[in-house]
Parts: sequence; structure tokens; C-alpha cells
Amino acid sequence: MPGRNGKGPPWWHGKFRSCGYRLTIPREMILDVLNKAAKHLSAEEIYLAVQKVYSAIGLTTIYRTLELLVQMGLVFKFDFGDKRSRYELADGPKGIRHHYHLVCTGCGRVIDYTDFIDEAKELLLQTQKGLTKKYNFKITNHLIQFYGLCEKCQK
Amino acid sequence: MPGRNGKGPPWWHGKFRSCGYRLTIPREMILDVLNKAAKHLSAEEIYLAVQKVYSAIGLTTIYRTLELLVQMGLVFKFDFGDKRSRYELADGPKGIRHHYHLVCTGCGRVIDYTDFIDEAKELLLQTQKGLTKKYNFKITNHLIQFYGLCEKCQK
DNA sequence: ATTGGGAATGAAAACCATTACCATTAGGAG
DNA sequence: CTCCTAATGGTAATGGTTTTCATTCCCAAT
Ligand SMILES: [Mn+2]
Ligand SMILES: [Mn+2]
Ligand SMILES: [Zn+2]
Ligand SMILES: [Zn+2]
Repeated sequence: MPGRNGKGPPWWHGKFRSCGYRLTIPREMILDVLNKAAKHLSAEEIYLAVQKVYSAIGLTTIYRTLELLVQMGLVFKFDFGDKRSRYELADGPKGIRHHYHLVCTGCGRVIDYTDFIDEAKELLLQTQKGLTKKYNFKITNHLIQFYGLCEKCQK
Repeated sequence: MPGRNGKGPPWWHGKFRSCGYRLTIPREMILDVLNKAAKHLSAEEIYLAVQKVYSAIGLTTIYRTLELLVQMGLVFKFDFGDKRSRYELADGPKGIRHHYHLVCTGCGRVIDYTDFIDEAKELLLQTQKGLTKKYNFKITNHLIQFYGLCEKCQK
């Protein structure tokens, strides 16, 4: 698993090259921050994190790079209702830890969950197939989120 | 079915009263526009539509009222990726036409679909139950959307 | 290694949907 | 009908995101 936790070019280098995009310091930095992020980061949070070690970084580059990464499928962009987009590494072919989100409308906390993924996959596959046929729509992605109140916010 | 297509007070009057909210011209107008809207409207679209027949309306009131209606559960608020929120009447107890959305990432077209709703309901119910127990989360709502390319945008 | 040219960057300004502010209006209980 | 207060609407402010443009620098070709 090159680049995952040691030396060797990170696994995303190949993808960049094959798309004809250049490998630059800012892009590496941003991917690095996302890679070791514990949670869902906003553009500004990424900006501040990168800035700590590469002070020349500009917020514009953060936005531009994130857009690129999303469009490449390396990163997911979410809206959890706190008026700013949040980003999360899509985990390469190895680290398949696909998951969904549970959003507390009280305090904004977001929980990743992987439960019922298999059952969901089955249904989604069927739905996808049906919709593709009926509407001639080529489905590439989907979004599932649950909203509610976390333990604390229920009281 | 009072107010649905004839005389009598619209079905939402009761809900307003019971929540202690006043029935005002602007609110009625906005609900009226949403009620006969063919598709998912933005705040500004609603503003323009109401203005046609009630020119004193203010955009601020549109936003405030929509927030209220969403909070009351009468209206749903969506983000289809076009940088502005879109709203849709949640259809009262009668017109239960619950549906999900298919969003074209090429042209932004949004298709309502009702297929596989029953299967989805079943899965959602189970998932909901499981998540509630595991995370002690009180789930009140959920969001499902498919993204892809519509017929035109595939070529 | 050097270099030329287009991709990528960053500072600053613009954008624009949404909110905050506040003086004025009007719903509806009594 | 009156009064109190919720609701309204014009305007200014907010703030995340995008645009602009001059400068930098990746990297394929030499
Ligand atoms: Mn996540
Ligand atoms: Mn719809
Ligand atoms: Zn909470
Ligand atoms: Zn399309």
C-alpha cells in the first residue's frame, strides 16, 4: 500500500498524472491534510492547517484544488447545514470504508456510520438500475443522510 | 378535502393556529405560490411570483416565512447544487406523494421519482431503528438523492 | 541541465444568497 | 374598537465562494 503510511509516491499520484494534472506543493499539502484529518473539514480549516507548514498558501488555491479533487472523485463535498461546505477524502481503492452520515440538527455534530451498508447497497443497486432504465439517467453517485437529535440535544 | 381545490379555509390554517402563529397575507401568498408551483422554487422565484399579485412583499419576508414553514414541517428545503436553496410544499396528510430526487450534474435538471419508495421505506425504517439504538440518536428526517447525467447530458 | 510555454498560484476585489437591524404596520384576543 | 405585540419590508451588512490578473513554476521537449 504505497504512500499509505510510509515512503513511495502516494497512491493519488497516478490518478493525477493520468488526468494530465500537475503535481504541485499546494495540491500535495491539501491532500495530506485531508488524509490525516480526523473529521470533515471546511475550506478554511484546510487553509489554516496547510498554512501552518506552508505559509504561502492562498485560500483561493484551497477552493480551486478542492473543486478539482471533487471533480476527480478523490474527495467528497458535503453540506451538513452549517453554511459552509465540508470535505472528506474519498479513500482510494484500498481503504474502502464507505459510510453515511448522521447529522444532529441541534448541535451540528456529525456521526459516520457504516451500519446497514450492505442492505443499503442492495437496495441502491436495484433502485439505480430501475431509475437508469426508466429515465435513461446515468447515475454516478448518491447521497444519504439522516437528521435528528443526538443524545445531549434530546434533553 | 377543504381548501384543496375549492372554497373553505386551506388545510394549513389549523396548523398555523395551533402553533400560535398569525395568518397574514404574505404567508398565505407564499403558501399559495408553493402550492401551485410545478417545480422546486428558489426564494427569489417565490418572491417574484408573489410580487406579481402583491407588490408590497419583501424578500426578507420570503426568507423568514420559508424558514418558519420548514420548521413547521409544511415545506422541505433542498440543495441541488445550484448555489441557492430550493423549496417544495410537503403536501399535507392527504396528498401523500412522498418522493426523492434525481439530480443531473450536467444541466441541473431535477426529476422527482416515486419508484422503489416502499422498499426504501422498509430499509430506512430498519436503519433508523438500528441507528437510534446504537447511537441513541432520535432521527426525525432523512435525505436521499441520486446524482448523474440525464439523457441529453450523456452525449 | 536548460528552457519555453501553458498550467497553477495568490492577493485583492467582486459576487451574491442570506441575515441583521430597526422603524412601521397590522393580526386578532379581549 | 383598542391595544399589544408579532410580523413586515427597506436597507445595510455578512461571509462563504468565485473572479480577475499579474506572477510563478511544473515538466516535456530540447
Ligand atoms: Mn464522513
Ligand atoms: Mn421534488
Ligand atoms: Zn446534538
Ligand atoms: Zn442534464
